[in-house]
Amino acid sequence: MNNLPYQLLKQNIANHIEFSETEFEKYSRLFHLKKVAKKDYILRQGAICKFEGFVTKGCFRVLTHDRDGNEHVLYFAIQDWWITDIDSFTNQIPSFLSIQALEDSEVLLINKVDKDLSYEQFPKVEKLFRIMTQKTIVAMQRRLLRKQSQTADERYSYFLNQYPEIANKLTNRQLASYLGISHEFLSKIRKKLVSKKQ
Amino acid sequence: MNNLPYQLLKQNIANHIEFSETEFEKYSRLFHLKKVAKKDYILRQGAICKFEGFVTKGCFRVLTHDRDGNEHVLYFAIQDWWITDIDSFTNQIPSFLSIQALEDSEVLLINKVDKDLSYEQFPKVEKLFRIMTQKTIVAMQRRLLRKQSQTADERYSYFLNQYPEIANKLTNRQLASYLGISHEFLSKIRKKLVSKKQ
DNA sequence: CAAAAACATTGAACTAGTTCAATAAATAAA
DNA sequence: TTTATTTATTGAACTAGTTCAATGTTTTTG
Repeated sequence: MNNLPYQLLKQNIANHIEFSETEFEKYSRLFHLKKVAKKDYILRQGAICKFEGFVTKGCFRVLTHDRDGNEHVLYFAIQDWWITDIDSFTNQIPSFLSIQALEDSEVLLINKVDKDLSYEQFPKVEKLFRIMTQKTIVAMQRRLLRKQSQTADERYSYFLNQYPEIANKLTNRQLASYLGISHEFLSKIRKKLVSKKQ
Repeated sequence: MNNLPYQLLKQNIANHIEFSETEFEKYSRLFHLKKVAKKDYILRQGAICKFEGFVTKGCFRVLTHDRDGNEHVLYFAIQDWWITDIDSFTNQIPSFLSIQALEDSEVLLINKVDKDLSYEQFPKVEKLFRIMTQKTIVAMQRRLLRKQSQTADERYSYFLNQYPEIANKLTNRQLASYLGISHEFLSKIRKKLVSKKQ
């Protein structure tokens, strides 16, 4: 397990807790690498989410379809991000979210049985995910408040600054869907910003 | 510790994990009841958050001020809700959020030292807060997607249905600030909905 | 209880963002 | 390499939501 994907996972965990070599060795054996082709869905809304995933390559979008059939992107996940439908995975109920690869990608997956096992066998993993979910809440709180208080072009500029590596993998339509605006309007924002800079 | 506030805390915890009588007895001793007068702030943006709180009576709003000085409500908390600035409390850094009582209220508080102690002494508490933060994420993801996909009057109706006990404690201005719209527009939405129903 | 302060309502003028349709450009597929 | 498909851009007409100002109502405070 000394290859790149597992090294990335090890590094990601090390950002939150201290894990001995042996502990990580055992823990990481619960994850299996999966290659996902561009455009493939690894989760479809309504299905039961069978995995929690750690992205090691490529890019995914996590989205939902509303009653009118419109897509809304919740977030994008590149290397070093986690993907799952928490509610569906934890409670094994139909998912609210879909997850699709935007390019050829790779992800380390853990299934429900092994996930539950990991909490029993490694008390530190409980802390790890408590800390990670806390950080996620903080990020989402701020994003929600930005949605309340900022205009579309402020949110667009913020995204470009904050996530340049993600931004350059996306089409305008995908980004517009994340920002919560129409792709036509995003096009107009881009035009305005370009003309301002020159 | 057999009085109402602690009973509420016990019940709240029981919704997530199983705690023996003795364990709860010891754990709950880390919390202290505080009465908060209407309009008082128990946390001000920029200060370091000294507590995590469990509301046992009354109502709080958790909000932030943007650069223009406008207030934006992140959420309201009545009996059975938790309040803190997670980032500020966990990392003891200046807070992004303010927390204010909207009426005379009561809250059970735990400080940082005791909170850290609780994770060491009670492994189950780690699980408790991992589960609670996961549920919070699910709720916030859905709220964010509603903000992307629904109009103001859909979000208003949703809130009234979902949180009637909270709604009837709020002024229009407070609710408008949570919905992310002007209070004048909320007033117009209410007018429209009333006329539709009759 | 009176005065002050905060709140709700309404209309008019405005602006941010949508929708639709047309055209050009880029990507993917055969 | 040609064709089909998706994507980006732009303009025009529209709509959801804002801002400002005026008026009346409720709540708070001295």
